[in-house]
Amino acid sequence: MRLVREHGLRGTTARRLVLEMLFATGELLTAERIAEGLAGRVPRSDLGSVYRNLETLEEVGLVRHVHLGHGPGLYALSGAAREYLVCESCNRVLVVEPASLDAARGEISAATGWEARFTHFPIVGLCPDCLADGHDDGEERRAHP
Amino acid sequence: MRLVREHGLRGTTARRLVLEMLFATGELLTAERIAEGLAGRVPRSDLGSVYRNLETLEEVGLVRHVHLGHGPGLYALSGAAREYLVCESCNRVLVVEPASLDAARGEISAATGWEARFTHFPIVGLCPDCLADGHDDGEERRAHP
DNA sequence: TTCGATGCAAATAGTTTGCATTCTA
DNA sequence: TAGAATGCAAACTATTTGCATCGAA
Repeated sequence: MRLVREHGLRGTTARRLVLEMLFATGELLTAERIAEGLAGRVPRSDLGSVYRNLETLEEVGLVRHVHLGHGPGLYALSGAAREYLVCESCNRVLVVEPASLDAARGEISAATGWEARFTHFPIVGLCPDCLADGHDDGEERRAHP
Repeated sequence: MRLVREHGLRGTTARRLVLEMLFATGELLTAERIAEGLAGRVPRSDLGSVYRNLETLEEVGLVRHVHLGHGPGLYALSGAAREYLVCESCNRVLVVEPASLDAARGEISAATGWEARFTHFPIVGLCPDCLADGHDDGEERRAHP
């Protein structure tokens, strides 16, 4: 809460509980799950307010979110940076330290001049299991005859 | 239309016009823009039917789509495979040949065992201009002190 | 003439917003 | 007690779906 106030924000119950849930769970929660967790503890849980709080907390740098494929955004405390890979076939998620993708980042930069970040949008592709099983999602490989 | 019929689909006016628009434009149209383009040419344009047609045409491999960040999906004829990069700061899009990212793909594979594909979801990061301008979107770099 | 395709409208998921009320600093 | 935050409902964007009708094979 100090942290929150230091950023000029008010330390409200709802706000505190959002942060507590993120802290307790450790990683990647949907706004909806957070709102559910708030039910009963605050006067009433409100998904709209949860979104507002997540946005505000993200603006001041306490929270971040990722989009893993379709579906709702996933929120976490913005502690250590992480990068993500999602399997197009089985939707498995791999969480890695940014440093482990630095070589790849270097190659992307060498090829295009762009600096890739897989913190907000992941690398999408096939995990080792689906690769081995030939678990193509039946849509992507066709273009590469 | 032969192509369409060869896949067991009926060659309807709406279907033909969807393909014609994609062909005429060459790249990346939203379903909505396609529906607009159909207005007046078919009895009436219907966004729902456009989505149904795009889905059907994608199933048989004539069409593909990409998600570039937020916003609507973007459709194209599934000609030559392409991969995409999107700038988080200015939303610029870079379209590249898959081969040019093979070295990066190799590094990702070496680091994680996953095979990355940037055909359906792009690489998200910063373009050279925004990198140079320090045009951070004010949200991503903070986590990496 | 049959079954796939269409148009229309309503439903859905995820997220945002307007507004009156409540609560923190 | 001023202004930020909340709860509620309604709006919004992107997409899907149900259903009666239409049209291609």
